[in-house]
Order: sequence, then structure tokens, then C-alpha cells
Amino acid sequence: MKKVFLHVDLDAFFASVEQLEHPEYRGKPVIVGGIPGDRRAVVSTASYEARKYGVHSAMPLVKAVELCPEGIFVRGNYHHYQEKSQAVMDIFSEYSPDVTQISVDEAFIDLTGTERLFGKPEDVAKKIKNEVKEKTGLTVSVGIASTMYIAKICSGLNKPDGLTFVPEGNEIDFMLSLPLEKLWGAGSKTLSRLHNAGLRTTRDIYGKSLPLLVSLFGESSGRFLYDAVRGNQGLVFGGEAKNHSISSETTYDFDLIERYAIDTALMELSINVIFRMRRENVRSRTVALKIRYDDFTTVSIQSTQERYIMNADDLFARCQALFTKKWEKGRGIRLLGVGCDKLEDKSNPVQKDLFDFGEEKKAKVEEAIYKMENKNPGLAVTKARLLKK
DNA sequence: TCTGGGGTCCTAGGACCC
DNA sequence: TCTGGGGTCCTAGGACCC
Repeated sequence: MKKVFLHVDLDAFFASVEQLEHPEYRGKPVIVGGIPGDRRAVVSTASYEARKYGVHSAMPLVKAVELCPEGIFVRGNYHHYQEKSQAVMDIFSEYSPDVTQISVDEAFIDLTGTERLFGKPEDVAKKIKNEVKEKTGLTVSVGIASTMYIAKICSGLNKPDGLTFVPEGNEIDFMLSLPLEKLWGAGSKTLSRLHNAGLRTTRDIYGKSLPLLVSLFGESSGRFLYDAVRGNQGLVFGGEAKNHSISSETTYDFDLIERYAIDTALMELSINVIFRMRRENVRSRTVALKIRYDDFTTVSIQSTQERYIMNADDLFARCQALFTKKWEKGRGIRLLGVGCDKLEDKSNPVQKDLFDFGEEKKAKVEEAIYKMENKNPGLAVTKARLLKK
């Protein structure tokens, strides 16, 4: 059966949502990510009006303010974007049972075998674009191809409000006409390695054998490059994950030096992670701690214990222990992160001796707090220590 | 211009075992 | 005596994505 995939990408998603909800923002440069004065923020999304000033994602906010002083700057409301995203994903599901969401603003839709029901892929794409526009006010860009990888690349070629189709049989020509920077999955490091190896185009890579690419770039990257220029690459990102994790990290406006402030920060991050684990009904035995110093050097340490992490205090204590091991006292810390790895589904049974029953009471208290907060989201019950500035 | 936050996957080295 | 080869698991760091 002929395979057909759509890749759909919401245009300047966060900024577009802001413009929808604030008519006075429409037609103006909107920058989501922070407001002037946020020292260490970066741009999350810039509206197309803002992009004309040279503002783009991942740019330090300070720079964006400089380039576009009259811009409308907002920190953004991610819960809200999530809801909008869900509304769009629901529309996709009307056209195929097989929708793979790979981030908040994009998804693959497998249209294989749906032609009799819904018509030609191009017509389906147009219908989806219209329906999204009508129901949510947002525009999307769509790529259509026989592989997910090519669909993903071509959805990005005619933004915004684009529709790009690579007909069957044209896959190789399409890939060989593509500048190297458009290879999804090859970032700046790989590009410079390719450059150093004398490979400047997708055609250069296409001309090399698999063993040669593997010897140059290693098993995984070599194979990736070999497949990618043939349009054969599977899902580079967003596939079914083997090892789930939940983490929370914060970059502080000013460096942390003192242990008390650090501990307060670790506790806050721990509470965050625990509550999200509870919401997702998962458990873990592995804690990961991340420290980024003021010069941006980043270190991490993790440990797996025999017992499951039972509650926020437990997680906090483990974080403190890891932190003490790794900390270079006196250096300014710009970021701290706490995470739990190797998440397991909590509904699966667990061996008794991997449970610490002494810690269960605290877990119950947290459970109650969690329920209270769910009932009344305005109420933030939290550790007294976190209430002080 | 001085670099967010939330993820996933890969690699290399060490420990440990047979 | 001065040294194998393979497998697996764990950890730290890094690349990449949106």
C-alpha cells in the first residue's frame, strides 16, 4: 500500500494564540518568552511581524528588546497553549486514527489507505487547514510525502500557511536538492563535522557508502546520515520513548551562592517534580541533579537507589546528598535542575521490600495537598519555607 | 547578543561477571 | 605471571529537537 503522511505545524504558535486573544496585538510584533527586564530569558516564539526585525526563537530576550523595542513582550501562558493545541489535535483525529503528536505545535497524520474515505491527500490537507482556521483561528503549514521524514522537512519550506507536496517517486530528487541545514536531526555540531569531512551537500553524503559514513561519524550518526539523504529516516524524535523522565529546572535571574538559598531552590524543584509524577501516576528510583555554573559549565549527577522515591521530602533529601557531592562551593550557580528517570507505571505491582512504609505517611499528606490544589487551583499549599521571598 | 525549559537518544568509560 | 574477550549495567556528558 502506498504510504502517505502529513506533517502539520502550527505557525508561530504561541505568538499566534496571543494575537487571537488580544486583538490589539494583531499585525504587531509579538514576542513570547519574557518581558523587558528579564535578565536571562530567551525568545520562545516571535510573531512573523517580529521576525522582520530579526527576532527569532532561542534569541536572548535582551537582544530581542534591542532589535525590536516597540515589540509586545509577554511571558506566555503555557497551560493555555496546551489547551489550544489539544483543540487542534482533536481536529487531526477526525481525518485519521493514526495521529502522532511530536510536540505542542506539530503532529504527523498517517493518511495511508484513507483516500477512498476522505479524498486525495492534498485535498485533505486543505480541508484540515480550513477547519483549523475556522475552529481555532490559527494557521498551519503542511507537508505531504511518502515518509514521515520528508513530510516533516517539507512542512517547513513554505511557512506560514504553507502546503508542500513531494509526489511519490520524487523523494530522492527532493532530498538531493535540499541544503544541508534542512536535514532534520543534524544540528550545528554535525554540520560542522560534515563540513570538515568535505561534505557540503546532501548529494555529497548520498555519494558515500554506509561503511564510510559509519567510520567517519560512528554507528548511529553514520547510519542516520545515510538514511536521511535517501528520505528513509524513520522518526528521529517523538517516537515511542523507552525511558521516560520528568524534570524541572530553573535559571535564576541572579546566581545562587549560599547553601540556604540553594536548598530552598532544590526543595521547590523537588515539590514540582513529585507533583507532576503524581499527576502522571508514575514512580521512580532514580534522581538526577543538574548544576549550571555562572560560566555556563554544566555538571550532572544521578543515582539509583533500591527504594522508590516516596514523597517530596524524600526526593529533596536525595537531591541534597547529590548536590553536596558535586558542588564546588563558591562558584555562582545560574541553574539548578531536578529530575526523576526510568519512570515506571505506578499501577504495576511492586515488591514489598522496595517500599519504605515509614515514608508512606508523608506521601499521604502530599496526596491530600495534591487533591486540595486540584479542587481549588488558586490555593497554593506549599512548604512554609517557600513562602518567604 | 551571553545563551529557557522539557524532553530523548547516543557514547565512552568503568564495574562486574563468566 | 602482568593479562582475554564478551556481555551488561551504570553514569556523565553531549547532541538534538521544539
